[in-house]
Amino acid sequence: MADVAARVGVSKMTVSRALSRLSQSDRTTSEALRQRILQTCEEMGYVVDQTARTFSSKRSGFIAVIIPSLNNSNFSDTVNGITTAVEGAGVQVLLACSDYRIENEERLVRTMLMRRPEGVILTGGNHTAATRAMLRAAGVPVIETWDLPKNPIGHTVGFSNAKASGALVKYLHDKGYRNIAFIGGTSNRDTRGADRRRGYADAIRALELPAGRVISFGQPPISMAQGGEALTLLMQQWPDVDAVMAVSDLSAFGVLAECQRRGWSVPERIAIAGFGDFEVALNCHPRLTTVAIDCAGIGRAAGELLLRAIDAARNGEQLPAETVMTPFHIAQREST
Amino acid sequence: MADVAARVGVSKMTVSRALSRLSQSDRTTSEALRQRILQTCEEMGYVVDQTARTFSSKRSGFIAVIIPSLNNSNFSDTVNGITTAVEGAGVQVLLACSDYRIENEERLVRTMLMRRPEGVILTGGNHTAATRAMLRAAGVPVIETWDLPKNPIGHTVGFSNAKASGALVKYLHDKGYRNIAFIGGTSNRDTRGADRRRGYADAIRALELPAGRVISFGQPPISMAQGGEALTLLMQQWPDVDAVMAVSDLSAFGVLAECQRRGWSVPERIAIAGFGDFEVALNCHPRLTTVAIDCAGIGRAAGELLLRAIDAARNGEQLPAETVMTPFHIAQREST
DNA sequence: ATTTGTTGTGTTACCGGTAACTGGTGCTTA
DNA sequence: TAAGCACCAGTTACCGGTAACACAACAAAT
Repeated sequence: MADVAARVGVSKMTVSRALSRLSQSDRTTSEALRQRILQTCEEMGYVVDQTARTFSSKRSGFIAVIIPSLNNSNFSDTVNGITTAVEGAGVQVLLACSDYRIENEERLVRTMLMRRPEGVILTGGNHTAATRAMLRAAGVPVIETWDLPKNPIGHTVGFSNAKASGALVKYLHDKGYRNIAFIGGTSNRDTRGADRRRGYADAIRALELPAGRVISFGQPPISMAQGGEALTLLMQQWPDVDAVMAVSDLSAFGVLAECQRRGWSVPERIAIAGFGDFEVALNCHPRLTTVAIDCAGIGRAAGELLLRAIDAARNGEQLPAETVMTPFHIAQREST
Repeated sequence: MADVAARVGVSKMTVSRALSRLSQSDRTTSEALRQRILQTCEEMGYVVDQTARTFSSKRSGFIAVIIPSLNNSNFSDTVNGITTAVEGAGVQVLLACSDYRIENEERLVRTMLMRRPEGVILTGGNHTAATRAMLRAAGVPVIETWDLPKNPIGHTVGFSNAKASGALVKYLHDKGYRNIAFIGGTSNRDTRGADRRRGYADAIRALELPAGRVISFGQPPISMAQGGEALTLLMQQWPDVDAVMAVSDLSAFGVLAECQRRGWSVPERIAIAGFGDFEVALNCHPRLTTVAIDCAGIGRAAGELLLRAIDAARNGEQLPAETVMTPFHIAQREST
């Protein structure tokens, strides 16, 4: 930068101002001079060193985003939403993935915080005590997504997985199904899955339908194969089941494929519903009824909220904790 | 750090050494003192500032990884492989996604380089001239994956998409299919897709099979829905087709679903093969024959190679360009 | 006994930007 | 005419670590 300054015949500071003129109300250089500086930078192949800039200005220009799994279109849609929302503001997204383990999340948050992110977006409301402590100590704006945690760390952008699941039960009930089963993971590692199971159980009880028809299998991420296996277990235990809802479209698709192997027609022999509105649910045959989530909308809302929080933080203020509820709806298709 | 040093009664430098004792042959502190320093850091809630460390030491401790799409299990498997390979070495992965556009890739490389990554991993061998120039100017080790570019920037970890595609044609030919069609994207934005189409065409010519049965549709990423539409177009133009291979499992699955809608049995009425061995190919009914790629293996090989290159770079050396060929095989299933 | 080497620690000088302040210009306003 | 203000550019002092070197203490080699 000093070289550029010398070549243009101004001070380093002037070059710095010409290059960093973002949305600041700071004094800026004259436009003519600025163009001359930009051109000289181009000629000399100079690009600012973001590290030095971060070091000096205390603004890292990035936010940390932690999702449970890369290979899940719901979460990647959310990440795309976040990216869309923040890229105009010159903020970069630094993505990491916890594999559905809060201990991994803790490790990731620790390494992220060493790089001084301006904000953090987490998935869900289930975190280790250490994670919470670190985030609080760092004083960084935090948003939890995809859930409505009871004790939010900071802001929240999400929906009630339990309510969405309950809505699906009511839909199936309205359709005339009475023996409705639920397929999901065993663990409480995936708290969203657990919430969906809880919402299912509550709705079954409220509607006074036969209860207890729940098959639990392995650890998240729940796979297609597990869905198929779960159907087998389910029919052994409760042969009267006339509708299955799964914790996600992937396992619902596994159920569908198993039905096809058995030569069962869907929804006549058994109805199937999923959760998440994945691509496969819309393109298999018959198409799967599912709970459609506005994944990208969650991301955009989180991104925009975080930008406001960051802006407040830069001005030494703190945005009061906000909660953004995102919509969901039942996508009715041929499988029910 | 100065506070910690004062509390322990040593100099800042000693604390720095105690905390950064990586694999250096640098002088280290005595073990007893080191423990005392670590404990004091813990007590005081001190964590090193990675930005300052980067700024001073010229080692950012991260690598940039650019993939075309987040929402693609092949690429996320590769990312997981990279992460597995490098996390032991204290190197973080900074992930970004180009949406299959080399102009986006250029922008991403530019912002990444501002943060001084120690290495860069790209997908494919198709890049803008500016991207190549920047990477060369930065003097950072580069690995291109998922392809075998003609003019590699640095190292390469991948396989021949054309050969893999050709192997699939031969497999279908051995199975007795003669009118083999190919479904893929139009654009050359996805060079791997184009390579697969080329491999198909070459193999068809070599086997003297009826040529030209190619349906091209929209831009990548190719979707399931497009596969279904492509089948309709295909049957209009070439009703004699007895086998379809698709540029990816997702579009192959779209073809399968369309067959199910038409009540066509697979593979009797028409055989279907995909590419990539996605989860859906193994779990649909009938299961899809596909080209299985060692996605995670690509990632691990790239990560390990990059670590060696980074190590060399830190010692002022430069690793001669290497090419790692990764395996693939035809996963034979019921759809063919 | 002197030289040489090894080990652990301290000193100094940066790394490359930006915040905060200073100061000079030209224009407006009392 | 002088004060007040907006505008633009320069000066200075850091930000929080680490590289490079210096140096003291002690052990091993000559």
